[in-house]
Amino acid sequence: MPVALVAEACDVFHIDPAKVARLREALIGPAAVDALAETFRALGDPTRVRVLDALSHGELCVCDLASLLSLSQSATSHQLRLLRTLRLVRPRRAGRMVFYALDDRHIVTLFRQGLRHVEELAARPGRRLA
Amino acid sequence: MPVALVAEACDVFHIDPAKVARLREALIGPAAVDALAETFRALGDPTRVRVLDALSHGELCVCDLASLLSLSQSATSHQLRLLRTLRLVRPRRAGRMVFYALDDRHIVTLFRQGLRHVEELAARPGRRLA
DNA sequence: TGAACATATGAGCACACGCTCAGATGTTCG
DNA sequence: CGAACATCTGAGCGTGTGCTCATATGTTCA
Repeated sequence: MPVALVAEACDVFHIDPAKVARLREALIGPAAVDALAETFRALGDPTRVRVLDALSHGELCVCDLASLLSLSQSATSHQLRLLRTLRLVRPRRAGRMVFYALDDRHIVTLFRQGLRHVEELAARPGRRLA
Repeated sequence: MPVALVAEACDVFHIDPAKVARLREALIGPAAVDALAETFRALGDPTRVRVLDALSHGELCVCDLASLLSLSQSATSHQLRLLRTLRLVRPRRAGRMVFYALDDRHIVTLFRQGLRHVEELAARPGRRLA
């Protein structure tokens, strides 16, 4: 987590204080900012992207998910815990196994939108896909 | 960056090898996974969320942005460089100043979708917003 | 040209993160 | 109950990240 306590920042509002003041009103509140960043950070890891992508096709037990992604069972479980805490996935017990499914319809939409973005980036000149 | 070289993962496909094999075909490719994670990681930091939120209202010079967000000029510049590298923002020189603007219409959409998600989470029982 | 200003950049530090390893928890079945 | 199995969890390690501080680059203007 950033410190972000720096009081003086720049010397003072030099350029356009009016615009800055006006904007300050329009900005997203701190709680929403943190929640938003928390959610995006959850999507900001290749392993979790793959987990969520896999689950977007339907629920999976931990072990199938682990073997599908060539991940250790432990690593898979750790990631699932994180996603579970953020309410992105939801567990369902069935005997000794636990099946995980996406817990939010928005996630798939977010994914698709993100894909559209990276595809467009790849199509633009000056930068490669990976 | 994760290591992710673990070959054996789980003992072997125990539960549903057929489903796993079928799914393996349907998954997003490695390049797209990385690009997607890279993009989401950029959005996964409160400071960058605030930067992008501010810029979503129109272009801003570095110093106004810094004072608006109570960030040091250096920290602001560092974050802008990261966002610039990912093609999320675009600089425009005007004399000694540099104005930054969003470089991708998808970002705002992504933001709104993300907000919808966290708002719904906040509305659901069992978890607070921040 | 040189001072003043706006921004960019490199080094370094404290902390966050994703993995592995070892072991705990919970469930089924003899 | 106890062995076997599926999953969960805590500790620890290497690496990534966001900040500050100092300094470099680039632009304007006297």
